[in-house]
Amino acid sequence: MPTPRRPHTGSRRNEEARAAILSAATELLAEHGATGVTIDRLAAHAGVGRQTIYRWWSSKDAVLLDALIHSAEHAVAVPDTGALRSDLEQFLRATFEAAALERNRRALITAAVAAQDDPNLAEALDAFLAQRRTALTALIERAHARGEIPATAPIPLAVDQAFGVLWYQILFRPNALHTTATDLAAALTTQLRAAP
Amino acid sequence: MPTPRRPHTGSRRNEEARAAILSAATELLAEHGATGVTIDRLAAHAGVGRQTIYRWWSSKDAVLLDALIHSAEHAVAVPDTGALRSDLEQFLRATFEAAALERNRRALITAAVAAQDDPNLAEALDAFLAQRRTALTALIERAHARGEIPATAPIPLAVDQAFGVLWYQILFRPNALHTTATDLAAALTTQLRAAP
Amino acid sequence: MPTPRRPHTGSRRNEEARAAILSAATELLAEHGATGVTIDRLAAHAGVGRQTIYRWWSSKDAVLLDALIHSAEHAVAVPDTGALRSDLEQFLRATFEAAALERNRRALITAAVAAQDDPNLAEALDAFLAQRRTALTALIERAHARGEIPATAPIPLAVDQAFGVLWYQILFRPNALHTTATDLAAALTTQLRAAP
Amino acid sequence: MPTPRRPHTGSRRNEEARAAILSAATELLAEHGATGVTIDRLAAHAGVGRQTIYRWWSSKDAVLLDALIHSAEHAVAVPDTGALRSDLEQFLRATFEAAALERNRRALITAAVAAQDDPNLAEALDAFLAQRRTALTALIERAHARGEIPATAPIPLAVDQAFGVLWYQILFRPNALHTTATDLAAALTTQLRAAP
DNA sequence: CCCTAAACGAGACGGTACGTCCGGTCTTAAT
DNA sequence: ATTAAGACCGGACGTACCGTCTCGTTTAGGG
Repeated sequence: MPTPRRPHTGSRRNEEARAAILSAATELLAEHGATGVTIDRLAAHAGVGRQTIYRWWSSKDAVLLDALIHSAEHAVAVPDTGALRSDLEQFLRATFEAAALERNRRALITAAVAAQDDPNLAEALDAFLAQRRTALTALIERAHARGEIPATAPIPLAVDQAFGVLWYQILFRPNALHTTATDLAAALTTQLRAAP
Repeated sequence: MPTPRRPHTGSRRNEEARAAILSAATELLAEHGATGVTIDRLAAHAGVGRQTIYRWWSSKDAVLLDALIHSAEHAVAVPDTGALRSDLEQFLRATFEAAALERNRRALITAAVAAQDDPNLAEALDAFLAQRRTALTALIERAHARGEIPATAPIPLAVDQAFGVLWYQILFRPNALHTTATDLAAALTTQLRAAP
Repeated sequence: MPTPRRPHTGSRRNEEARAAILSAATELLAEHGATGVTIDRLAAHAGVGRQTIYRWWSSKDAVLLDALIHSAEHAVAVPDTGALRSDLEQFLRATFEAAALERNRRALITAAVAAQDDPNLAEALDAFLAQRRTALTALIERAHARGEIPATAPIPLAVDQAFGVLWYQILFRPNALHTTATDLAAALTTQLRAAP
Repeated sequence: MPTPRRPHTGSRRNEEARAAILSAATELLAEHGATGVTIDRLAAHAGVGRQTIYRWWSSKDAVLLDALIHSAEHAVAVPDTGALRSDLEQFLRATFEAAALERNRRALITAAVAAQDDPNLAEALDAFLAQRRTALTALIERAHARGEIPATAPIPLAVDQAFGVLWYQILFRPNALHTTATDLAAALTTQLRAAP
């Protein structure tokens, strides 16, 4: 569904074009997968000249990463139920559900791969991941503040385990994404509480 | 270091060429990253005609996956120290150390991505991953048999956690691969023992 | 040498900008050749906005043709020595010398090519060429009026020969432009006098 | 009329592809003019990959020049009637008629322009022009050998005049190409015979 | 001992996508 | 109303790879 023409805004960046590009990126990614998104298709679908993409992003992958980050911005809220296990469960369910959406899953993989070769993208992706890590860390630290888990509990490692299972399943077991969150919340709660 | 010429073996497959291709794949992957491995470079580096690659593999990614699997063949032995924690620690240390090698890390990532789009590769990679999962599962189940952990311990999930952390760090924190195994072994031991 | 900034003249056309554009066109043409003149460079070199060029000319080629015509305005005077051969020699020497200047040569070629595809430019260039033809024709006709050449002398064809040699050498033998005029004057004089 | 598929000839150059490209170049030039020939169209029209063009020619202009030269190879024969004037007339008529064909005219102009910026093309075009000049020079020198014209006759200049008129009319008076040759032959004959 | 069939190195081929460059249009904010 | 600035759409360019095809050569192994 190629976007219709829009007026452009003179010597200032055209925000409509920007939005059209990002949303075209998301749509094409969902529709054709990472391989199927080409700059030409992206430009045509957004109703935009190719140069307009390169003027603001350094590569196709940069657009896709940007699209991912913007789409995930309003994604997962940090719950506060007063108990670690239910907090964890809500957070992880929302996270795993979001990742289970095919377009998100593809965008995440694409971004992860792109970041391997491009330091700028690596930095941007790192910021994105750090934000998610920070959220989960804060959630667990509240449990610590409540005295629910001992001071020795290895919180950063638990965070790695949570996101590790997430990415492992994103990559290799997408169908499991719908069912893992609850068990994982339980297991991590057990682990943190039982820290020596 | 382009491979020197070799005689070919008439109407039978030339095993030297096969080996040269696989080792060229590994070298190029370590040297230039996934993006930098092209069929042309691969063929030139192995001192091989391009068609010789396509005669035996279906695509570039298939070669890389094959190279990965062969390089991992002599991989991690399953230890048996009589205690879950030390078994886990040895297994994970060996695993994480192997993944920390740049050439392995890149090969793993490349294979994981390639498997997203190609069912044949997905199957081959799955077999590879399943082998590792089976090894770790067996290790943990011995602890169960010894009565070291309760029957309710979620073994498959613990396996996911272990390999999840591994892949998460492969993708996003390669420098952490050297330091995580011990802590992870401890955390998982705690978790499994404390299962309700 | 980018033109320094100048104040603009409000709602009246800025003649300084016009002059800056034409002279930038000439300079860039001399410096980089026809291919090297782009609207961007032209505007930057003249210290002018791009639209200012398009407001007053229909295309890049129109600017270049305009520049050519203006630079040729003070061109070759028609001599009157009383003898065909010396008149011809003076006229042709001045003409060939002017064409031998690299900036003029390139401007002429550029204009000739541009006129192939654009009727408006063709018309403008035709007017320019016709002026030169008229001058030379008048020069020869004076010789006819003096009885120096017979009535049967093919004057228009001689004019074609003179400008033909000029353009042939502009295109293919620029180094010859400095040496041909005298001999050509002699040859044409011979030819015209000997007409049956 | 895109050329149908053809087998290609392995690791040796495919002559059919070469011929298809050259003939597509000629056709497109005649049909769309120099501006309308793009590498994409050329490749599509010849049923050829784009790289196949770049493998053998350095640029679009090089293809067009090559096409021109090949099409002109069998063009104008050198007549030998035993008299300068009729020899000249036949040669020039054939030459001017060939140039009057729109596709040849456009090819010649395109080649002339391309040669301005590319030394390799300039060399190739020079060789082409030199061949034509040599033919005409030989024709005139036969008249000298027969004693038909004096030793002082400026033969190279006469050759310049002939081709000068040709190119002048190619550029600016294409309609005159059909009518000039006879008069030009007469004028040059007069001029050469009357040399002092 | 020769003859055939397969595998080999080489590299041209048809294609697809890339990222750059430029032409000509449009809008803004300043003069 | 004109200017400098510069973003915009469109589209050609030349490069890099992919996977296929063909060539001429080499070798093993069956007749």
